Amino acid sequence: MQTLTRNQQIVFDIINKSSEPLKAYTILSNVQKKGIKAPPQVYRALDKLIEMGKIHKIESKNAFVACQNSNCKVSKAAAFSICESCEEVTEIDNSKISKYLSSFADKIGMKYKKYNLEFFGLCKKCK
Amino acid sequence: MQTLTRNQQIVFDIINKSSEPLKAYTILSNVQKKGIKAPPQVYRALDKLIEMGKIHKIESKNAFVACQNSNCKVSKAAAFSICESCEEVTEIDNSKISKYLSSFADKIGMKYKKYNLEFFGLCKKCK
DNA sequence: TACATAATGTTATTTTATAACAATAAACTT
DNA sequence: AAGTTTATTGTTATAAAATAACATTATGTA
Repeated sequence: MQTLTRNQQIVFDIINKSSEPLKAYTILSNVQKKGIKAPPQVYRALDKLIEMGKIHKIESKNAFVACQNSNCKVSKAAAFSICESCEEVTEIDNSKISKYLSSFADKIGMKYKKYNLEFFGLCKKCK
Repeated sequence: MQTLTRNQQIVFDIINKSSEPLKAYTILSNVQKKGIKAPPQVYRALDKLIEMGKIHKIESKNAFVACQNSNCKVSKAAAFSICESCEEVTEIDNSKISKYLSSFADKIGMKYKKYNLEFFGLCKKCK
């Protein structure tokens, strides 16, 4: 278990506390009181946290969430459901999807590394 | 089968001819000789083409590819394998994945609309 | 034709992300 | 502990991606 540097910890904490995906510049404005002043400081922390599997990027939203799934520490693979009405983003337990996709990778002759799945629709509440 | 407007056709043609995903500003610089001068013209065409299912956006690359899969006209769902070495992007036949994911949606109580899957690794040639 | 709707053209701006380089801090080596 | 290397941080400036806002032109249709 890797320990986080000062900036990484600050950025991780704010993402981890949030109930929704946060954008890089939202993070920036929330950590300026803690001494992080410029975008590169945030983006560098984000990059490292992604590498470690502590957070994921929701590509379709340019936003970041804490990993909800201990598997991701290893697999760096993530799947999200995104509600088009209330914008709720939930990380899906990816063990089955992972299994399915790695067998799929075998079949097409690809060496599997990771994947990102974003799944749009209406959540239980909104539908 | 919807017919394309002038700008939509110009933008679609250049994406369709390309062997790799194209970025919006690359498209722009390639269509300036055809009279498309500003980003909004390109982005508007891209938006419509995506709506129609004629192209897809590769979110992790901010780039656009023509749909290789006639299903997408309907489903607006797409899956791509992306080689981290040669950068080759291939659209995966998504009928099985689609089926799998819509049953998954049922299980978690979500109304399925579409998904985007990006699948990273090393392709046949590079591995 | 007259009206409504969709598509286009244009300028400016916002949002997202990185390049480049200087300064510190942490880890490693002898 | 002193010196060396490596990683992290701080800072300024800029690049890259996307959209807002509004004027204009084209297209469909009653």
